[in-house]
Amino acid sequence: MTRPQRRVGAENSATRTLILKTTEELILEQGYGALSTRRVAARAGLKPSLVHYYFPTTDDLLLEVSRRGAEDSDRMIEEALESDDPLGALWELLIDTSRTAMALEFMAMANRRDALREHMAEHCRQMRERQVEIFRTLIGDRLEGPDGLPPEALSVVLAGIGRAIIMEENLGVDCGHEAAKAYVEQWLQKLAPDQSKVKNAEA
Amino acid sequence: MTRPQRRVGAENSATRTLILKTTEELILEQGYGALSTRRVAARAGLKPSLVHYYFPTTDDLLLEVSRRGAEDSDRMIEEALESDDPLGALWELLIDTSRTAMALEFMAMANRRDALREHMAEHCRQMRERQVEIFRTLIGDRLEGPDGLPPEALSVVLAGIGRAIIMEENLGVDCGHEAAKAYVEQWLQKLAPDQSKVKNAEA
Amino acid sequence: MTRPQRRVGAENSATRTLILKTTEELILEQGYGALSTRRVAARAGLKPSLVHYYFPTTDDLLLEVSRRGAEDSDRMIEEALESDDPLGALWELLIDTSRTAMALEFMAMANRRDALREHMAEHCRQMRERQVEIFRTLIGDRLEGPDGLPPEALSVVLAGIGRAIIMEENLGVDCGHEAAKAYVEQWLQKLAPDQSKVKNAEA
Amino acid sequence: MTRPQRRVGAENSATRTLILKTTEELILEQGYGALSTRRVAARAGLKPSLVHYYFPTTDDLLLEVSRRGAEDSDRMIEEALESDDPLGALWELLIDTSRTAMALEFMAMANRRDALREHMAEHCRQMRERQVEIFRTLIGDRLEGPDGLPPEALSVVLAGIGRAIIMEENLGVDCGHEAAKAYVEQWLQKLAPDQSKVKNAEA
DNA sequence: AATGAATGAGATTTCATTCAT
DNA sequence: CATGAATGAAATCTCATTCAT
Repeated sequence: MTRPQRRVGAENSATRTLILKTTEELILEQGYGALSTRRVAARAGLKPSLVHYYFPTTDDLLLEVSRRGAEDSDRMIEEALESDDPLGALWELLIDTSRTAMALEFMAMANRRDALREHMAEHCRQMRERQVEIFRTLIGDRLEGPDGLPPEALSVVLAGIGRAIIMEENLGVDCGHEAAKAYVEQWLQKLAPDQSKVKNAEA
Repeated sequence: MTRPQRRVGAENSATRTLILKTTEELILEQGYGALSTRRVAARAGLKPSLVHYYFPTTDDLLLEVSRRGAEDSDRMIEEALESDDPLGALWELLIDTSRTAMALEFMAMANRRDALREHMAEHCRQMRERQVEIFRTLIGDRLEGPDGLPPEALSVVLAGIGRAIIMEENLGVDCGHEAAKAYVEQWLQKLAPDQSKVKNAEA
Repeated sequence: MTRPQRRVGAENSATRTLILKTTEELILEQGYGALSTRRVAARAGLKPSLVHYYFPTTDDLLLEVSRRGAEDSDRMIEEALESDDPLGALWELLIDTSRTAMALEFMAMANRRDALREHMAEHCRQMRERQVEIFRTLIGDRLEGPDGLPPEALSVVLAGIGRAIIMEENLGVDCGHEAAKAYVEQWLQKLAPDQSKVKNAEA
Repeated sequence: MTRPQRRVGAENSATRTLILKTTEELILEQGYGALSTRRVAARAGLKPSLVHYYFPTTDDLLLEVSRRGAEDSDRMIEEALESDDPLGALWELLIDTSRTAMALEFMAMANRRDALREHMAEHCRQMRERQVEIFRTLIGDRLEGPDGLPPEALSVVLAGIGRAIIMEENLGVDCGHEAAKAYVEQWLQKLAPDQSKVKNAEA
């Protein structure tokens, strides 16, 4: 909930928003290795100094992009819960190309950027907790049992499969992806049969 | 199988090997964002020009590191097959911290480096094919069936879970990891009961 | 006596005074190389533009700090004359760490700032003149003679010794400082025996 | 005695020497505030990157200039001892405009540069020690006594007066300088009458 | 009286790469 | 084999200053 202290410029400044948007695009299209304040400026049609006016350091910029991404992510999860097929909607989020690709880039960046790593770790923990709650509610005790998959492990498994697919897509590899997705989807339906029946009935 | 055309210096030169080793260390310890030929040189106690003598461009260097990594990986997979518990040994490879972390760094690099991406994609496809063979041999038709997990999907799933765990470890997050690992291991034992019985008998 | 033409803002504005005080602190603590209007603003908790509102250019700011320092210095000299031991009190001023350190920083700055140099030179000359008057009054003809030290030379000598001690203190060197101070003090007492007797009698 | 570890380029490279010489000139002519690697390059007719090739950081450059200055200074002191009037020759060194001005600039720089400060402090201490030896030899016990000026204090006093004169010259002030110099010179002759007689006889 | 926005200049440093020896 | 020299490009960041409000 803490707002960035080093923020310069109004929260809603068009320029500020443009810089954040451009940064996201650049990272998504060319990878984080292509990111530089100069390039952000060039692409946004701004002077490099203006980028530094709004975000004194590159860390400030990335942290803010990360924060916004985290907020978006949180919001989308809650929206998914409103749908007829919450589990399916959550899974959709996990294999959403652009968002997951962005998350992967940030993982790589976190290696060298302490502030970023800390923020991402914190958000990762919060998200896992929230997902555990969600899985408990939606799936209940069907997960538990001697051979069961505890909800936090389910969260790890789904995130992992989603990310693998996105990463390999980036490479241009797709072998096994459709089959893996199909398996997961079928599995999720078995885990929460009631909701899926509702959805099917409507369709 | 194509050998690098631009390679200079004897294949087995100690200096050449030192450069490759140092590059790996640097990437592993500080992430690919910290990689530069200058830093490699400094860390190895060499002059920057010498690095370029062996590897004219950074791409040449990275490609060679990637090649060696791929060869190591292939070899380790074949070694795993020799063990009492091939499936378990394969899984161990997939959650081996340093190797998987390295693979993730290379995934990020591949974004901007065409030659690297091509090589990695090719190796990724080959590895999947080989794993499919392996799974067919070890698990056979227990995977197939109406709700079954085809071997190429199993490959995707296992790789994904392994990578997710390593990535989160990098962030300092470990919630759900043990449970996910335990689940996978138990699952693998169920898929290939015979080999695991052999192993259990020995233990 | 000339007032600054470019001054903006009320002479006694609290903000204005804060800026001047902060500038002094910054120079004293970190040396003039660390001075910038941005840093002054940051340290004072003000916006950079506000500093420029009061002092359009950095020269304006420094000139005003210099002026105030000169006024302080003049006042302190006159106060010293009121004491029982005027010569001793003057000497105390010359080895006062913070004031002399500041003067040294301004000497360095004057190199590149014409307006500042002119102001400092003028004040330096005035101060010398005043000290000559003072020494004539306090010491009289005891200074003159074939081997004598004319009062303007005494002023140079005392200032020099004081500054040397302060400069070396800044470096962390103190060898010879106490002995030099002791010698000067003893010397001053010999030059003006009457006033020192008065002081001793009181003690 | 320790040689710089980070030195790049041959000790006697013409380019290296040119950079050092240009740096000295720039500092002397415009003060340390005017120093930047860019400006050094421009004035020397070199590309900025070449300056950084020889001196990776500005600190490296300044440290080397400081080291050379210290060596020069040491050498000149020993040369002064060879003259007919060693004390006079030492005093000449202390009021040598360009060398003392440079020393003053470095004092100001030392404020913000730890490595530089440490080096200068060390050299300052060594120089004081050496001067103490010299004064003991040349002046002997004429300095001691109840009201005496110990040799280390003499060193402080002479250095201080010399510096004050140089600093004020920089400002364009000269009042009292000739008188102060004359007084010091006369005083030194009294302290070491024998050597000065020799000199006078020769003249 | 104060401030947000903007900018051009410049500083320091890093980098991959080339080339002559 | 190896290296010293050199370079152009880029990155990050700081700065003083201006201007409109």
